[in-house]
Amino acid sequence: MKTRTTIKDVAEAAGVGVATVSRVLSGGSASQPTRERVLAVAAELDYRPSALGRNLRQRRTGGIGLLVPDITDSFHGRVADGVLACARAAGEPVILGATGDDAESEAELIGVLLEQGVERVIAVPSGAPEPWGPAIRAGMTVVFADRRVISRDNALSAVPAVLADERAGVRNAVEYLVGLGHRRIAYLGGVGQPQRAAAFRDTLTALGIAIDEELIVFGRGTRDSAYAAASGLFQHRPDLTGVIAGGNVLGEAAVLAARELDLRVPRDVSLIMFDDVPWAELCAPPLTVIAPPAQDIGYRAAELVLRTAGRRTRGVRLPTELIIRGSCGPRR
Amino acid sequence: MKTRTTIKDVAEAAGVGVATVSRVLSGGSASQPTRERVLAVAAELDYRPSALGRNLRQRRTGGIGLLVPDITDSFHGRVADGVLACARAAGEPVILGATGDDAESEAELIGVLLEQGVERVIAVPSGAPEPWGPAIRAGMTVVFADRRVISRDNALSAVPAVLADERAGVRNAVEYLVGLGHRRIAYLGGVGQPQRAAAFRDTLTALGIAIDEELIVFGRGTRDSAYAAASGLFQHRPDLTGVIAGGNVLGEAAVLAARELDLRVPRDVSLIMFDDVPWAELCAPPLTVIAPPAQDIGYRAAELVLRTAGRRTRGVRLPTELIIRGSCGPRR
DNA sequence: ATACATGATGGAATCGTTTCCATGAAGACG
DNA sequence: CGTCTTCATGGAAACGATTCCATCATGTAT
Repeated sequence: MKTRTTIKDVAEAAGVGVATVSRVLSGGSASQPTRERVLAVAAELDYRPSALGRNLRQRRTGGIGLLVPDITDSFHGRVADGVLACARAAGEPVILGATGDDAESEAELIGVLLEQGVERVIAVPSGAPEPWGPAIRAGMTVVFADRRVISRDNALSAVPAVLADERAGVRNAVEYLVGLGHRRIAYLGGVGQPQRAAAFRDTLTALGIAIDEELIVFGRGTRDSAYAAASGLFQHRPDLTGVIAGGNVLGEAAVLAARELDLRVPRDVSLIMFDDVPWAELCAPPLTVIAPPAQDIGYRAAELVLRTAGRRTRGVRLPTELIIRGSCGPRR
Repeated sequence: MKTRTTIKDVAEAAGVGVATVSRVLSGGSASQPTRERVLAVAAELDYRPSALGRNLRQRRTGGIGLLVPDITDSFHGRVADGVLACARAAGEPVILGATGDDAESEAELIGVLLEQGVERVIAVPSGAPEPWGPAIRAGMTVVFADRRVISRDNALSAVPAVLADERAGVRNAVEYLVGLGHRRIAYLGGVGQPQRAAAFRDTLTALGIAIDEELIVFGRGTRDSAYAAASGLFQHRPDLTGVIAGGNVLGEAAVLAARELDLRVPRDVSLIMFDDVPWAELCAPPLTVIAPPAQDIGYRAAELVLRTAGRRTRGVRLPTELIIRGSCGPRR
């Protein structure tokens, strides 16, 4: 394996010093003839500056770290896609890690990023504040996506977040169901998204409907746990007529559990899912969903992390869309 | 932002030379008392060796590059997940790029990896050989996943690949349909997976069924193109009784197109999809699928790229599984 | 007691880039 | 014509690790 061409080779071939080559290539000042000659030689030798040398000198790696709970999940896949799109435009590499929504894995992955000298991170955080201490202390630029970390630590609260407007999304969905006549509406949520459950409660209260705590249940992220929660809900409270699932895994569980228990959608129960996924349209009936702008969230987060080099920035809240398909009907 | 602690700090604090610290930390020889003291001091100062310095000195970056066509696609998401699992165990960062199945983007992303000094790459290649020239020349260790690149270039053909046994998978599916009495079976394929179409043809021939070229159609990756192909197929040849879709996007298109045209599955048409995705079970009826071991493919590819440092290795072919659900019935 | 092998140790070179600083040339102005 | 400013330029330091090599101490064999 032959050694790659370095800046020194270019300098020699062009008959100038390495400093001049560096300046020409990074847009510093240089005379027109020199600039042309250096560029010609660089092209001729197919020279690519090594990020290794640059990184060491500048004590940082250009890249962007991206931490998501599960890259297999459609929502996180779309977020990642948005990040990639933006990073690509900026020519920055993206280092991906999957935390499994586990604080310990998250901390470990942050450690890896720190070691690599990555100083810009986008994360869909697991929720625990502890892993982020080292990142903040090391001066990383962090942007949260889709979720934020709740903590008394000021530094952590100052981390900007790009979020979906969950409150409005959930409110719209609840209002829609209530408008159809439903009163016994359940919320099937996941841990790590307390905002959505809170919005659910608030909206019911605002509409003058008493909150029935039995109708608010949570799954623990895995498919099995989601299914158990959904199935338990339907069996325990056959009187409910509407369900809002707080994420695509929970929505999937609700569809399966309903089918298993021979509940017809939307005749027996109306169903709304938070998150629009390709299969929502394939379901029978097609699922009415609260669609968060997943890819936009990723893209905006990347913009934010690239632009806000050091200075503080406020987060962003992006609107969701209620997409009405066929899984909701009037109260039976 | 305070400067991070370097090996020099540790050396001073421990009263030894930097060389000794390096040796202790990377398992070289050192006396017991020195080793203990250095480790104690390193832990005390919370020292993490910077990958930047190491990479430069060793002229390579530890990480693994991962190039997939579309991280949003469930299959590629699962492949990525497998790679992440293995890389994580090895403590290696993963640099992700989405090529969009476009040779030019692929080449550009390979360029970024080269610049970063990444010398191990796992890719679900777009199919074009050109982008891989520079990678091979630079001495990168490449492993292909799920697909391979067909080329007269020996170096490229020598790249190991971790593949699903598509031939056996498609064969089983065709045999299953034929066993149910079907004779006019269509194949709905994507570009970039000629193996599957070939296996389809071969199996029909082996079973003594004439190949009807009109029943073999291709979509171009996007959802729209897949839908157009599926819809055209159903409209043009209403006499077909079975369809094999060569990927999850194509399967989705087939389900939608069939529904749009009021074709009942499986009464009017039997449907098998290559790739098992969460929604396959949610469909009405649940989809019978050829399930490739997506995550295993990623994991094995990562193992391969990590272990085969330089020397040649043969690829791996992993079995698929025909999962029979409810989308196939006897010929009408 | 001398010569030699062994093993621990630290100094210094090295990787490829950016950037500071000194130098020198050339133009501007009195 | 002399001085001052401006600009292009190249040498060298710096970044943080690894690793070669010389040194030194210790133990062993003759």
